[in-house]
Amino acid sequence: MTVLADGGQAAGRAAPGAAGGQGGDSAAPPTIYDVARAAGVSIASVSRVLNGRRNPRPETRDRVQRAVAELGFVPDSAARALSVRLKEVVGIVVRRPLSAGPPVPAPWVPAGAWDTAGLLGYDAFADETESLQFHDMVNRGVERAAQRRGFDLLIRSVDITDHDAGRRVLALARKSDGLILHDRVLEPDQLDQLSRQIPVITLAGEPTPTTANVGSDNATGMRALARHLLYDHGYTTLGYLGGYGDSPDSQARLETLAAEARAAGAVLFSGPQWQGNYYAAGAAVVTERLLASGTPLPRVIVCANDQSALGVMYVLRRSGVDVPEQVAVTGFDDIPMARHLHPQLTTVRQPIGELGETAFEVLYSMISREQPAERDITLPTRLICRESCGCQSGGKLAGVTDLSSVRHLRP
Amino acid sequence: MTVLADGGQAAGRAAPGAAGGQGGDSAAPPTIYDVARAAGVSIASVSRVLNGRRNPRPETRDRVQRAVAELGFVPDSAARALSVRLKEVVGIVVRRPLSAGPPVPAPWVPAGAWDTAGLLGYDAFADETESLQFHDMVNRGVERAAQRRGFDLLIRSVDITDHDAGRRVLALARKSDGLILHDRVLEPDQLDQLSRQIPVITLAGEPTPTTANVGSDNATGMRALARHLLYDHGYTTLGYLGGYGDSPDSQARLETLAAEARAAGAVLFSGPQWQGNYYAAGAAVVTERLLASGTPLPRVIVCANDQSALGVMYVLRRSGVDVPEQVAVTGFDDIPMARHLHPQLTTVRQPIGELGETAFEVLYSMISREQPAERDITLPTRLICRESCGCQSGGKLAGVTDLSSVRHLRP
DNA sequence: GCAAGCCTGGTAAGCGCTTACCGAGCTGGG
DNA sequence: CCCAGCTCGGTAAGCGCTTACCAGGCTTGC
Repeated sequence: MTVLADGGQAAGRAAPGAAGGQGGDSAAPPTIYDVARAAGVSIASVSRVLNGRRNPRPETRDRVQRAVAELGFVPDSAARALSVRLKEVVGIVVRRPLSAGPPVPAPWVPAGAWDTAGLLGYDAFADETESLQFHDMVNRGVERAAQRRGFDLLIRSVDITDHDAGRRVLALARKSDGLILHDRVLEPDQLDQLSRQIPVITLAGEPTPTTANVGSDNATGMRALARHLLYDHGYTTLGYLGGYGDSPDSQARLETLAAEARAAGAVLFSGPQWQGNYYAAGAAVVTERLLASGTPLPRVIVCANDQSALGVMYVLRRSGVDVPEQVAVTGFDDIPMARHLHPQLTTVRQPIGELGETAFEVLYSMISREQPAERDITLPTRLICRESCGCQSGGKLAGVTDLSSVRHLRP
Repeated sequence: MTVLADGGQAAGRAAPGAAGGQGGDSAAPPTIYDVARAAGVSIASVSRVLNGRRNPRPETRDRVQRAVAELGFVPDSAARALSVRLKEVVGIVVRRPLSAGPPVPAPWVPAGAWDTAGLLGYDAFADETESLQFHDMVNRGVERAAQRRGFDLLIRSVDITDHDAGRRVLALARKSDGLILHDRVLEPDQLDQLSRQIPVITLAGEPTPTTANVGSDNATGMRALARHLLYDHGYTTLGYLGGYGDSPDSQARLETLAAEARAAGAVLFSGPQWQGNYYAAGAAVVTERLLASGTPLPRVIVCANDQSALGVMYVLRRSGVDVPEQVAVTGFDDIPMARHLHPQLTTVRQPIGELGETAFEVLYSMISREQPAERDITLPTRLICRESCGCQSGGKLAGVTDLSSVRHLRP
């Protein structure tokens, strides 16, 4: 191996090109022409060997393979993509706050606004939007599955406030064979338009005639959690600290919780005052405001996800409120950090990585137009009882506990 | 807006192609020919308007822009890349354990081996390699910077044990305009070969004649930490729990620590017994073995990074060892989680996101052959004293504390 | 009022690859 | 022994875009 096509027989075709920049002798990567010349065959033969078409004669094959190894040739993806109409790339769009404003003490946001801008920059959680994310774990799952098919992940973030994400997403789409959209990055009409041009998987919400959705069973998980809190613990006042207001997952979780609370005759607080943004910092700010407002806290705060729970617990602890003795807190997702909190977080586990793997597999089947893919996949969730709900360390109360839900398919 | 080229004048050129698959009427995305036809101009004019070349007449421009908006046209990246020789994609390679084996109780690894296989799958940290990573934060920095230039990130992981990563990395290279390599993914000769064909930035180690390196000031940060432990706290026995054996960062940190320990006349343990893998799970296993072996623990365990510190603290706590009273523990990186541990982690802060942004900027300058880029950039680090070293909560001892290092450039 | 330019827009080549098509050389059956 | 039929490799078209080059219509200066 080694050796680039700069030495001997590399004449003929285009010279090294516009090379010669600073810092070493950068040579243009070898092309299929270089290989063909080195092997003494035509480019068609090289291509055939590389793609295993119509097996060429063993001798030809050998010559080509030797030349390929010699030159370290790998086909240029752009050229190949243009020709076969397949880029072997899937785009992933994550929605996150990009503009981390200056640390905000406790800005007052007009009630009722969806505005989550004030929820950034809580000092103790600076940089948090940068790390330990649910998104990252899902993406890792996608990557694992993609790897098996030779695909790579093209990742792009759009700001949560970016309501014209359409343009940015479309640009990504043109660099990919298919798209996976986290949460809710597009308005329905944009989604519809996009999905007519390229396969699209959403990770929250409902499938549309042209998209598929992969999600987890919010209802079953939340129901188990709610019943545990309502009946096993007997809590009668609860608050739901939400994610983005327009997040389908957050909405679904709230709905189930509300139904259960109603059925049990318990009081549930939610709404603008309880509007978080899926981040610890956002939840921390919300909790501070709640505390400052003087309203009595509910007995348990059910958070839309684990990170929010982290923020809530942080502020409560700092304010001298004992968790779970005075106020219990629960999460959703079961990210790795959940079990390292004090008290350990009671939460609902989603198969995070599997969510990503499944999303890729469905997308792949759409891209390759294989079997008609299932368009609505729901992965099971289950309650993970730890300490923050008020249970004994590590133990589980009898009754509702390990409610695994079923894999639910809808054609 | 809206409307695809399926309605009226979309005849002429290639029909929707092989479309018509299951699930909705997928139409091929519009091409520049569709736009040209709709606007009644040639494709050259469309291209010129799109790329702002030789301003066309305002009226022509308008017609084209209207057609573009109408059709929702965005050029196909593969075709564009092939033509302009720029993909607007940077590849990022992360090295991580991909094959998470079954939970291992305490496998015995032959002393002296670099083998880190046994360091996965510590139950309490299952999935940890999937989340909260330093890598992710760096990547986010890269993404931020890339976004400004219209670039996207193509991400691929290679297994730490993959010693023939060359092939996989090269494939990624062909999909990108430049590469950013985390840690040490390639052998020097592979790196050399690769970097001759495409711009490469490493995030650990030394620059080579054909690559640039962006790193942070391990020496200054570790020196401050070491002196704090040695002189402010007066510890005389220390252990260094390393990252991957071949990791330049881990080695550099060890070197500085060793030099300081020697100068202070303290004892430093390190070596195979202390070989971790940058993950909490790995560090946990190492710590358990250490405990099991009966060797007395040093007064302080200095970890190669924060995640390792997390693993060490977890095991110590479970074994009834008080941190920091009996054994102090420190990290490196200052990931967001560090301040949420109990006790809060004393560590050395690296400007993680900035590392990524800088890496991209340097890479970009190489890609666009601008100004000769600096080839060796070292970002400052500083000691963050919290509790796990033995300091009072939140306080800082007098003396060595906030040693900011300088931005150090080497031509 | 006419020619020298300038500006504009079209035509076509080419980026590096895949593959349909074709022709040459072999094999083997009649 | 001859030709049908097959195998193998080369030639060339084309993927969707950018851009060099060119031609035609205007402007403009004398």
